[in-house]
Amino acid sequence: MDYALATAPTVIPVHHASAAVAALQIGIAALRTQCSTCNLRNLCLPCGLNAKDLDHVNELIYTRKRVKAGEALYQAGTPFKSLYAVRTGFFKSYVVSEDGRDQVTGFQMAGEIIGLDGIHEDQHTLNVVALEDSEVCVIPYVRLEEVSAKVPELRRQVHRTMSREIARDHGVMLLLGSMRAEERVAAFLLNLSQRFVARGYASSEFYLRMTREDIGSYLGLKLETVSRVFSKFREDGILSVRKRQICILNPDGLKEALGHADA
Amino acid sequence: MDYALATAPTVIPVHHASAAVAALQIGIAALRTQCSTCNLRNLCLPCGLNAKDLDHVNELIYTRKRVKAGEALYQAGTPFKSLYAVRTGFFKSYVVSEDGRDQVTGFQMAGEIIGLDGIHEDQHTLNVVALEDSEVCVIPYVRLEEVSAKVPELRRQVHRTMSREIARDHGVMLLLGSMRAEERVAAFLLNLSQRFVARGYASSEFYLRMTREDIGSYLGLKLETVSRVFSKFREDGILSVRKRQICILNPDGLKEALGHADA
DNA sequence: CGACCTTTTGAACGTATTCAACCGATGTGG
DNA sequence: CCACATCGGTTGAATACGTTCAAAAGGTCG
Repeated sequence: MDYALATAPTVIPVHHASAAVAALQIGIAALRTQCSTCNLRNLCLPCGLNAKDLDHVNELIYTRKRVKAGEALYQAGTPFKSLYAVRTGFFKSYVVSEDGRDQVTGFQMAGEIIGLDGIHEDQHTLNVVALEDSEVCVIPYVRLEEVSAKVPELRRQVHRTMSREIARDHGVMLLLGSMRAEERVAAFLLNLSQRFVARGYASSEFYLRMTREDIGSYLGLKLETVSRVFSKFREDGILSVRKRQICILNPDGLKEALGHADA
Repeated sequence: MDYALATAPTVIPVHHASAAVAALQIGIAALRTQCSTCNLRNLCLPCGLNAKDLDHVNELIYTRKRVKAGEALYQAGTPFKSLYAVRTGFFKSYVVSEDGRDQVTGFQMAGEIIGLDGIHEDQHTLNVVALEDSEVCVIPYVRLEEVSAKVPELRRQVHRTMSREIARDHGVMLLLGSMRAEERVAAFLLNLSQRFVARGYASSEFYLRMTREDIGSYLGLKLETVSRVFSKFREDGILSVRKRQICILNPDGLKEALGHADA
């Protein structure tokens, strides 16, 4: 894996509630970028907040950042300053072990929060790379601290976000620790499908942004094994696979493949 | 696995800073249970807080709870009310998949925080069982919310705790996703050793509280494989293994076994 | 068009699993 | 108190699953 040319991603100024002049300069388009009017608000950090609290969350977002496909959003070892909320695009995160092995720890899509790995040591422990041209909202951590000091519900929400990440990680451990190759791939596809549905896309047809190698790393398998499982599912009539274009022809079959080892 | 007879663990009242009368009733022993005088304070939630903030943390702890070996601290699906800080003893946490498979997600020892899995859905997603007679400090979550509202450093500390848990989980993913059996066992033992050292115990000699099956589940291996690796390390002069009594005879050898697959 | 990357597929191989037997310690009931 | 069941652990032999190595096809991009 050799992403991460790590040129500095583009920074875009964003409308701020208290910065009326800037708003006039940027115009209507910028207003759309506020959390209160963002169509991702029910998936993202502000999920579940009332209108008043939402205004406070607006104050969090100063800037957005474009990250081109293959570019790093951040790298392990760099100082932790901000969390990021994915607006558009697709990312992968991975750790690199001391002896140089990679492990993909997750794939992030619209509405998901990136950067929580950096809080505990004031520097990032993950590498995060865009798999397609992407855009994130930058949430400066000191700002988040300030605002959450006066907004209890935002505090809850941050906790929930971190707790959800922990629970997700436990799910991955279950997958890596106790599932066979076909089950892992089935779980992976069903998870992706669910997340696309939550974002208003079709449940059964989607485009994989990552390589077979990325999938394999995430699932603890070699890329050849991933490819073979895809082929097997195709032969079984469960999937249609054309390169990275996936169509789930038989969702129940896929769930069955996940269910029990000897299906 | 068939722990969790789940009788309600014993609840012990604890001295509270503002409850002087209770303090007199309980006496000196109870004073020791305050965070400010607890010998675990530098490993536990209050780690890094100054004296003033520490007083606030004292207010968090109303009660302690004894959990006997084999008993559950909590189970998946039960309502989330509190976090727990391990005072003494040893726990394992595990998820159970829909189709009934177990996956041990971690082992918790003195000073470590348990219960973060419950925040995001107001109910626990993990099962936590004591592997020996244990005692935890109960941290009511609503209390933590209140106190952290006025203590910024405590807020930071909670974030750090959760972030550290996330990073730990990534380490486990790396282990499960890319290491061979011997490496996994080596990593497991070195991790245990480190954590014992941090608590003032010997680095090279310790007693395993968990079965080979628990270790196997955690490491994504079968118990026979764990046993075989122990035997291999014994033959190589790296370990002395007598039942659950482990002695690391050659720490460098163990690190080497972790280092590269083809050692 | 050619170079490179991703993906697929086959065949041989190796690691961890499965199945089974056995040991020792612990605990129970006659 | 001893016989017997149970549980945790070790070890062996056969098996199965995923990996490794290799070749080739299809796509993309300069």
